[in-house]
Amino acid sequence: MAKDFPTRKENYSKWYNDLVIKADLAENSAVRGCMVIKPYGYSIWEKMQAALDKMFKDTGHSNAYFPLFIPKSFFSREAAHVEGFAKECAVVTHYRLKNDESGKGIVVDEDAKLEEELIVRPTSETIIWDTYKNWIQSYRDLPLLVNQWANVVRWEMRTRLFLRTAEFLWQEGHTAHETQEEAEKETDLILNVYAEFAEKFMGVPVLKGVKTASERFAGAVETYCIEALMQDGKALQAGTSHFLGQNFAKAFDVKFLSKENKLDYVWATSWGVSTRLIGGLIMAHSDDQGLVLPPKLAPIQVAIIPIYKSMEQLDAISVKANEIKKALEAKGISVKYDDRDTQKPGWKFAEYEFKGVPVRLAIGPRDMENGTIEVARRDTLEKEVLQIADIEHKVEHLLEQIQENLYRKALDFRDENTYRADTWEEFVDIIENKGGFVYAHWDGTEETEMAIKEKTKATIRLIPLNNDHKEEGKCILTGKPSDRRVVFAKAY
RNA sequence: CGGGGUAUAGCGCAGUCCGGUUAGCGCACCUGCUUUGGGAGCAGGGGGUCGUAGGUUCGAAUCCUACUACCCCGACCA
Repeated sequence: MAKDFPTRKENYSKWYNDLVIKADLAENSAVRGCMVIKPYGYSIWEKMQAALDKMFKDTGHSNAYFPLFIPKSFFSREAAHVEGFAKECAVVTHYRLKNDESGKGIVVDEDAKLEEELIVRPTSETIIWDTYKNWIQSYRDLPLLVNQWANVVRWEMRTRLFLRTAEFLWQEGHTAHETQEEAEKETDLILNVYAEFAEKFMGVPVLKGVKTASERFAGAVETYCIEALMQDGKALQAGTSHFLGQNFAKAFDVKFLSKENKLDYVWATSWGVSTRLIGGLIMAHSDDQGLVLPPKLAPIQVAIIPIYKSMEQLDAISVKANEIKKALEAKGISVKYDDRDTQKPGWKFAEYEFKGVPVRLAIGPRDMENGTIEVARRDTLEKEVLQIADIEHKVEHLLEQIQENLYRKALDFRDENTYRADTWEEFVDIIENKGGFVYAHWDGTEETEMAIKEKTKATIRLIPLNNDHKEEGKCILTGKPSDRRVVFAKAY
């Protein structure tokens, strides 16, 4: 079927990369570490944006936009924050070009050196908190619940389409609150929004938890996250929600006067998900035939392909196909009727398979005679010939089934690849030979965490939030006492 | 920034060791005919300053020098 296409087992990494390119989602650009997101890939992002944006607005948030450039001095105000991001910042030092005197083209005009360098935002906490200082005076200005859709730049050493690129698109929420309790509630609310989005829209089950100190966001008091499991047994951090305490309020001097006429620093949160989710979506569901998209995020939910010999046949089929298209669209289903005469049916079948279109309908002369239509579902690759009557209801139902089935399959996969390890030997065996999530005891120290990482490449993905894993035990490496299991995995 | 590798058509590569016709192959692209229920077949065609700069030579994709870019393995990371 698919030619020259490595399977997941042969080379997961190559499979992923080829898939992104063959499905026409994105490609590497001329700029090092940056990618071009192609129209089809971008429309998946738009679908994600629409769903998330609605969830943010339904929970009281508003959108705004802040500058791409951040004065260098803003960065040094919060100590942990600088340290966390300093090594990967793109810096603007000049504002003008000129013709080279020796005629070798355009060069930077050294006379146009900026007084203060500008950092291309790797995240916007600093510029936003500098702005919030002016927005917040009284408890009446709180809570301030703002989200921004933007691009950010982090100059990573090694990049990978969607999963890690020098520039990426994301949303970042930045909120300010009167009390610690309220800010913590916000952090929790957003974590649940992310988890719900991952499970209901992406069809990807996630674990919720809190990061260890070493994996915490630079400048945060606590970082909460959702983690998903990919088909190669590696974990992917899919979203983070940070409780920032009063760190940024203090660094940027953001105070408010309370009802009691008391001056106090505000409490903050920040949270984000990025185009990395597209990478996660691909790796969670796709197979050796190409992309598999959950109906709720598929730019095209149904593709209709005519099969014909003569133009007269095509005309007759088109009448029927357009009727079906209209009926489906009336139900809010996005349909592509592909009547291009430049490609043949087999070619189109393969193309929509690559692109992960959930349902494909094929209609030819045989169907026209029998009043039937061929329905193929992408997730199972099953085909059946159905009576054309009432096809819109059948397809609508099928889309729901596919959405459900993808989540079910991903959940089963995660369950099959989740282990408990009680000894070091067991732990190493699972990490090295099986992959997946491993629940194990940890003595709570950073030294042990680092030692385990060094020996096995596995990191603590999260400390579970619920109490299911609270139990007395002994650290798998040091044997010291531990009161709960944490989740280990190799990660992207 | 350390260690290894690569650079030839839009993409993937051969040719380089041992210099010598007009630089070649597969995919993709264009034209024509036959095809069309799972990526069609045949025939013809278009497309290259061989990464950049310099050197050796009668002659350089091929040898030498420098530079640049990219890829893989580490460190870093949503």
